[in-house]
Amino acid sequence: MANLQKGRVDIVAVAKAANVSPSTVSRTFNHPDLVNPATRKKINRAIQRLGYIRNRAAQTMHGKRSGTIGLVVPTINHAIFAEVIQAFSDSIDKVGFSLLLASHGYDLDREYAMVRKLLEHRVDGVALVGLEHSDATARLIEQQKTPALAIWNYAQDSSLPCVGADNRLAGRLATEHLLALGHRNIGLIFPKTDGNDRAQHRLSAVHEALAKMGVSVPDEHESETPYSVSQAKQAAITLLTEQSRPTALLCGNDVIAQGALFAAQSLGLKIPDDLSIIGIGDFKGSADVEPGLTTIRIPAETIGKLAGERFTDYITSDDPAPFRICCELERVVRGTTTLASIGCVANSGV
Amino acid sequence: MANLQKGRVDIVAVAKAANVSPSTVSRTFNHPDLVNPATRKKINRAIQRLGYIRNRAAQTMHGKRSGTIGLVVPTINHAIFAEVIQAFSDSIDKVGFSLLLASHGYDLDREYAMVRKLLEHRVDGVALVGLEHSDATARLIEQQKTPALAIWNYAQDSSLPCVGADNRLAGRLATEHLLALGHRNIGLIFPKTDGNDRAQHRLSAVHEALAKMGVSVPDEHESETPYSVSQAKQAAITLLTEQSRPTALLCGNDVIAQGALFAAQSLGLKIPDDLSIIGIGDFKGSADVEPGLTTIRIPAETIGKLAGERFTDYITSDDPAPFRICCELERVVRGTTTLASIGCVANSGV
DNA sequence: AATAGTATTGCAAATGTTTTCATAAATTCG
DNA sequence: CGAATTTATGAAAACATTTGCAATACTATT
Repeated sequence: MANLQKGRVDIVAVAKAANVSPSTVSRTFNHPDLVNPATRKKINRAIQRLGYIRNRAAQTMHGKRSGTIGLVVPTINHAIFAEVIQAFSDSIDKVGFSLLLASHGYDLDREYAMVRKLLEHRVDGVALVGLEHSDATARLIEQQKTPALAIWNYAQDSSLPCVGADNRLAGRLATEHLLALGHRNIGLIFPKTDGNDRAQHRLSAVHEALAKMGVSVPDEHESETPYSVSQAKQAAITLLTEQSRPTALLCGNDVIAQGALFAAQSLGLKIPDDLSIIGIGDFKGSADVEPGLTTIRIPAETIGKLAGERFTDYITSDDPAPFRICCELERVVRGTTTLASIGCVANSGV
Repeated sequence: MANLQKGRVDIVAVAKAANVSPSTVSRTFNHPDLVNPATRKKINRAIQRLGYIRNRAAQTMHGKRSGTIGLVVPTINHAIFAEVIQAFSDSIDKVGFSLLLASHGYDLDREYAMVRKLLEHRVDGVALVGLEHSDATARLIEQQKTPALAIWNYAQDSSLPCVGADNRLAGRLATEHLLALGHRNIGLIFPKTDGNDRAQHRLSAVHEALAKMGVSVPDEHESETPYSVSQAKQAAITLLTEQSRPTALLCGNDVIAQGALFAAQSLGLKIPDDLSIIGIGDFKGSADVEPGLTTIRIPAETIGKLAGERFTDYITSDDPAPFRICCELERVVRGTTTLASIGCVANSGV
């Protein structure tokens, strides 16, 4: 039955089998309305019979779109980006695009290499995480005139179109929540900020908000940790066993906050009575730990979905209009934060 | 300085700028040893100056490899696959391949569609998760003679080359651990098994191991839940508030086990004294929850890395030899399991 | 110095599509 | 019924590369 071709079966093989010209076969795919329904049927039968699969590479070469979109993320491995990647992938898939995915491990030079690689594949567009990129990357994108998009971050004056959230605001909201609860002795655990404008913006906003209230953070209450639950846990243990323990911990993201939570639990601290913890992100799982993690929610799924929709629109549009979309943050209060109690304050300094 | 071309800059533009023929430029990329070092230098300068970027689509069309590998996973979103994807991506990147990623949400028909889509892009190979796929998918791969690989699962008689672990063994090991600790009243929480041979194999092995010891699981101690911490938590709460509570919970994967852990904690149960919990997978984070999750470790990173290496070898080899690699499982005993105590047994049935 | 290699380069064909233009057939209209 | 459209198809050029073959220039050998 199945007519197994040893040699490649291409559009002309189909044409021959259906007794038409290659042009007609091509048209059946690209402008079906221009070909007689009867002929179309004949052709479709031939396609079926031969097991023909269109060759996007050949299309691409002809100047048509490649049907691929490149996405370059710092890391795939961790909760944060997995969710955006999924949403972005689903979103572009709906309109027929495929996802070329690359990661650079927070190294902007590798990011450049990855973008270049994607450009070799003639992606129809390339999406990057964040707004901070090397000059070389910016130049590359500019020069090739490839549509580009920044996701995850929002800035009203971004050079690229963007879909994301305001990380400064996130930092401020988290700080204000702790401040409003009466905390004045606050510890900070953040990831490294170079090449990571998300963390950078959050942290600087935290400092500003703190300063505005006249609160300062002693050095030993400020800790830097890589992006992993276990390493954050270690860092938190160190910080929490300092001379004077803070009454609250503000963490650069939810992964770190989870690490801090586990650290506190392993030290026998009661959360939130002995220590309040707030994260940023609201990743999958943050709602489910015990107690539930208070956090500033960044709507990863919405960002990914919206980014996919708007970007494919942009790419396929005749006269594309640049856009900037700011996704709403939301303060999600769960069980890890509470009022800075007298007892708690008394507890510090021991 | 930068010679911004408005029109596309292609290999002939470079050739012109370097005063050589296009063939020579092409050779500079593909067989550098065949071209005079001096000429090569001239050409490289021209490439730099014009900002030329190779067009893989055109290469592909010529019959060369496309330099892309397709990976189709059930979901990107969750901890399990994120880790393999990362390792696989890094691994193939090292030898110059790019990753086309697609997900199907545990729907084998969508899997077929995704594979087809990747084939249109003329991927040099396609990697699938698991060994169970629709006939259509198998036929497609067979017919197109595209190298294919199954990752995550291992079976000595798999039809595709595979790199993965033995899920039956994983199920058995988990069961035996609980049994060895004296547990006889065991609850099971697993994901749905259709279109998911990992879960299927694990669950059937669990039942076999249990039966061998004459242990049976009453219906109300067997629960099915989607793949999410929060839903697993719900399911676990339901199961744990049954008439007779089991002394141990065996979970189909670590995400479910985490949900179960949080459920138990929210019910005020002491882990592991009141209830032992074991998972399968050892995902990122499993080591860090409090107490640490006992689990059967599936080495996701090793699988991804190895799969990438072997598959690219296979693809680039002149006479590829099929292979099957079984990655070792490891029992990781942490804090969520302990001996079935008298007290614990007495506690049940209440 | 003549011959036989060897190293370097160019020419042209080939790859699988899409699309413009032209042609032929069928339909509509007055 | 003939002219004017409309519909359906085919021929051929174009897209950006790679590579087999041929040509040329250079080097080594006797």
